[in-house]
Amino acid sequence: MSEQVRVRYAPSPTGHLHIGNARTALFNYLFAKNQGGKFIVRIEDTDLKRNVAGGEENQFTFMKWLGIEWDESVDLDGGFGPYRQTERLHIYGPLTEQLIAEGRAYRCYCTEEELEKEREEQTNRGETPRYSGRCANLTDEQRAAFEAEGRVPSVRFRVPAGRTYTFNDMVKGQISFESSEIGDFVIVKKDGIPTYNYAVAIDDHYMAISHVLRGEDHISNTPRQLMVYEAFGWTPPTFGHMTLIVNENRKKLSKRDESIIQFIEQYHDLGYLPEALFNFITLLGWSPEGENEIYSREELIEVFHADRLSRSPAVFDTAKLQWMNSHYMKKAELTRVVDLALPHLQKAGRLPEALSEEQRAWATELIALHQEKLSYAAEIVPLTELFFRADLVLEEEAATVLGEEQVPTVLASFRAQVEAAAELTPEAVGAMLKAVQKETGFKGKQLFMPVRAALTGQTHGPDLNRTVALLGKQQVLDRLTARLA
RNA sequence: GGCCCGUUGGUCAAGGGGUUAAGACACCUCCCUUUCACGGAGGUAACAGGGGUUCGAAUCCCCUACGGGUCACCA
Repeated sequence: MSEQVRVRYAPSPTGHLHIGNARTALFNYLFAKNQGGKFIVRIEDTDLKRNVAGGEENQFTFMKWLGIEWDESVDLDGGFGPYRQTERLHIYGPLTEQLIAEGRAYRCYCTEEELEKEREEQTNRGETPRYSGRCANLTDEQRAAFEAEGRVPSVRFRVPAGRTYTFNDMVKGQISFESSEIGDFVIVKKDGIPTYNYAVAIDDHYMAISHVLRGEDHISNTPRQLMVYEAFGWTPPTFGHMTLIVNENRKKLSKRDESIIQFIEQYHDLGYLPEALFNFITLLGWSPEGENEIYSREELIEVFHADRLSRSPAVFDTAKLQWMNSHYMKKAELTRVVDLALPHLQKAGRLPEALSEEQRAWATELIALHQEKLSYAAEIVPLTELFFRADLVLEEEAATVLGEEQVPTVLASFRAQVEAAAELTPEAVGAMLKAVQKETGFKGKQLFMPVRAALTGQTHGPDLNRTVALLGKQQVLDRLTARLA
């Protein structure tokens, strides 16, 4: 009988849901669901100074939007709460006293300045900065003296000497660290709040976490956590360290990096589809078995196996994301695409906030015409610019086309057709172009390109009949006339 | 710098002793379309380098190079 799989995503509410964190959450979620286990979200808010208002809420909001569902968290008690570390302080305290009593930890009275100085000296000597252990063996008198001075202690973990800490990583294989490389580390800060490496081990233990899947930037934290497990006599979970997502320069995505859109919220705002993002992120550092790359959430849960996690970092490929989102866009219901795209046109001032029945129908047609061209909803604005401005921007290729000798003949004939028409529908435009062909003898590119270029200023674009119909009779006549003048 | 991890086309990646070294994105060509796009069919393009081990190495071992991560009273 194997233990139940329980995994967690443990963000600190210091910012909004980031693409890298989202991936960690996603993989934990997929792993849990694939294994029939539980996915827990725990808030690691022990850095009071860095907690950001709205950070926690943003995490939940956009996890939900992406389609990641949790089984236990601050809003859903599964009997392992509380799920915020600052609400678990009563758990850490007695454990710390126990460690101190056993001599596995000690109070450290060093000030920040003293430690800073120590580090600087070590660095200058070319050594790895590491706590010297100055307070490791204080006498009662020394301690009393510091206390009398009013110094507030932190608590440090006494790292065992001469030990090798080894763990079998789910993705990297066996990894070892020598305890001699690690200085005594702080487990409780001066403010009485535990540090990450300490709290994470305690919480994972009490929350019965079976597997810890996280970014590989945590590899070097693992031996410290192993020491904590050992000190308490607990069995550590299975660790798995996923590769990082890197930018085009192969550097860890930093939050200030402008080259890549980093926050899930931004993708939401640009009109990306959550299922596309979900699908795409999953393929960053993990690969399915077959050749298919398009998977629904349910399918991913089905096929997700942690042994296919990759060992080398993945560059975030925006072009592929756009392709994938566009793939999902094409398949999406038109009403959904309209709901996504329309607000962008309104925000850009192209359409009023309050739409008449007629305007809404026209906008729907406009969006439908561009649906297959849309990588994400916000693109509707630049894509449809030509429908909203009287002055045409003529692209170079279009200008070349308009220089061809048959152009005046074709355009004049087409203008006559349009003038005679009551209203422009795609079908009517099609018929007119046929008539123009009959009358002038020009067909194919020679026929369509001048019309397209004169009306849109471009040589590429969506279906011409529908484009012309959407432009409307007056606009079409104006543009043809301007061209022929 | 110490310690850890990594290195297959431009990018994501499969493959883990014998393969014509998959597939996807991007790019190019062609087909479809009386234009454009969508779609379809092809194409260009890769095992970081050097030593081993082996009949045989992209796959195993060692070294080098390069890249990354981490060295906080941040998480």
